[in-house]
Amino acid sequence: MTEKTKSGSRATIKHVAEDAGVSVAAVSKVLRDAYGVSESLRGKVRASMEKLGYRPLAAARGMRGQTYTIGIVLPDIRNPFFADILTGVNTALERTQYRPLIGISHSSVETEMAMVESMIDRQMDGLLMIGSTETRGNLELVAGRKPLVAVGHHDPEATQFDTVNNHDQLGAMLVVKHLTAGGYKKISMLSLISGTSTILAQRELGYRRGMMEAGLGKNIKILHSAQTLREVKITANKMLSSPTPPEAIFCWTDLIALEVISVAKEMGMQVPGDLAVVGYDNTMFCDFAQNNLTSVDQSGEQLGLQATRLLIERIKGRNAAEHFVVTPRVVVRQSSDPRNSP
Amino acid sequence: MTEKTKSGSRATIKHVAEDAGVSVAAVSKVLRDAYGVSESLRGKVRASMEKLGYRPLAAARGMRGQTYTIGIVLPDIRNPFFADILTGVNTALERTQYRPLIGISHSSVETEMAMVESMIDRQMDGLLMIGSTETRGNLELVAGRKPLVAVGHHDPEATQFDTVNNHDQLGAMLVVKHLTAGGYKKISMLSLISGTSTILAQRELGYRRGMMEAGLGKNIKILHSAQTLREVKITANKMLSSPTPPEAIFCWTDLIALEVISVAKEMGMQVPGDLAVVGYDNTMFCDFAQNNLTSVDQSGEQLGLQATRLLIERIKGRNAAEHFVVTPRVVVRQSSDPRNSP
DNA sequence: CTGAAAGCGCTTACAG
DNA sequence: CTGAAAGCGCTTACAG
Repeated sequence: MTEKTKSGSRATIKHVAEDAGVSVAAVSKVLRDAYGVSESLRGKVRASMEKLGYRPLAAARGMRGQTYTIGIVLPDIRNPFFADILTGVNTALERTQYRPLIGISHSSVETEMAMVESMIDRQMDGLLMIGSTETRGNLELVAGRKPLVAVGHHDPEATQFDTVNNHDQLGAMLVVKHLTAGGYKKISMLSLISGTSTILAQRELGYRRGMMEAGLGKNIKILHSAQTLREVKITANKMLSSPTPPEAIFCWTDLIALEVISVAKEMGMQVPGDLAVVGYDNTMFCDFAQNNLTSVDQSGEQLGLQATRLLIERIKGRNAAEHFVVTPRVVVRQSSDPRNSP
Repeated sequence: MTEKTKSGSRATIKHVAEDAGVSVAAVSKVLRDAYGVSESLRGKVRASMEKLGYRPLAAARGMRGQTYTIGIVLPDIRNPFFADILTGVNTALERTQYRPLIGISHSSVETEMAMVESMIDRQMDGLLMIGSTETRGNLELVAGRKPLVAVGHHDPEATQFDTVNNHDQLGAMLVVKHLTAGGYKKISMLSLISGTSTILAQRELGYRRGMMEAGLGKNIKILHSAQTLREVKITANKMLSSPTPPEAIFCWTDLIALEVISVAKEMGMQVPGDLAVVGYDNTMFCDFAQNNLTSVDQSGEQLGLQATRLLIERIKGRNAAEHFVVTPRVVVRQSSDPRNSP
């Protein structure tokens, strides 16, 4: 608004340098809080920056150094669980120069790796991949180019990137334990079609182990459905109208559990009277009285917070891999009320 | 992987030029599909790009030209309606070089304008602001610096930016018409605390007009609540436990309507037996049997698609403002079933 | 149609 | 502690 009119619009580091009567190198140092600048110089520069309304151009910074941008790859914006993770990310980013930018990978435009490429093209300083279904090989390829933290992806042996998870196997076991304690025996699991999700693999394993340990090995039954509303409906319908329907269904995520409740109601069934339903993630919808959904809390906010901290550490140079795991707990609500068990 | 090993990692335009035996200027032209390059040169360059696995660095392109990135400012990731809009955005972006990057503005890190600044720093070619509550003055400030399209923000007189909306006033009137046709008379509205949302202003106006036209002016009652689950609960509770409770509540968005249903159920009320509830946006949750929520469909996908088209036109040079409006329609479900009306 | 050169706004060694 | 100069990977007039 003032002397930056020279170039027409935006104040640059050069304008600041002129205004403060110092070199551009000096301004750059103040900008990065680099060492080796006197207090008086720093003061002059800061004053000029303020006066000119100067803001560094991330793209230009990125040409030599950092852009102070972290890319978050989300598989699906509809699953409310991701909002919890993002809350944690934002908390971790407060008071830092870093800003998060989100890309949705399961959209029609981009696959997960295409989204990653696109983010690397845009000079992200680091990447947070959420619920990735990529192979270790692909993730290592990514990690070789940018600091990477995977949230919701199990690979405790990975050396090139960090992982942040809840203990999914345990979570699933706790669900089975909760249900059997309530008298349920015919417990099925509704999972997702995916050959590569380590999250699902762990939850399925936990379910199997839980059933075995309860002496219900013969009742193990896992159905797989695609992500879409339509597919889930069809699968749930198939389960519930089979000659030997389950007494309880454990769903891999809350959103699916809500759909199962819906299908059950449409079929005239009572939840939990005729069918118990349990979800995973303990998202805000579980609390609504019309759902009242028992679920597994994995502290999405904690996961997001830790992952972001780890990512910034990596950006700043850490190389040794870290693998963070939180302990999940079952939050019991009416949808699996034992008083109504068969 | 091949000869780009020179610089250590990423192939640049220079490597491509060397490999193809042409100038960097020529490569740049091929990249931008600019005119004035022979077919043979184009062929050679494309072959080299492929061979070297070349990808242009968006940040570097942005220093002189475009970054082919559009920034989407979302106020809230929890509202499922935004997913519908994003679906439309993705459809519009297919087969283009542009990629969408999303920022959440109502997070703790950024306000809406701060998010916009941050996106401008990161050289977005254009901005899509969704459900903005900024003043026209602020939006014009933004539009003066980057092409801007506002979705879910009414300002039909704006000349500096485009708007894309459904006819919110009409939508609200249709809701009142639907409810009164079902015999409901004591119809309240649950809105959001916001002095600046034009969307809310229009919906509230439509509600008022609808009530007046139905001769129910004396029953007009609008309550305002903050966005949080907690606040909505408190407000809904207040409404329902008043000495003269409403027979029907029209909520400004589905998410709030779901919370109202929850509160009603917790109070032992039947929906729609004791209370009719209507939402807005017709998101996927309306269809679930446990909600069965009547809502207003404003074709989020269409809005996203149109907005993105308009934005790309603006990026390519259009200056005259366009204001796109779709007609909403009420999708009737059980939550406002007239058979149960009082 | 093709290319050499300047420049976008920063950071990074390197001198002083 | 401070600054001059080179350079990051592109695009943009401008010559040829």
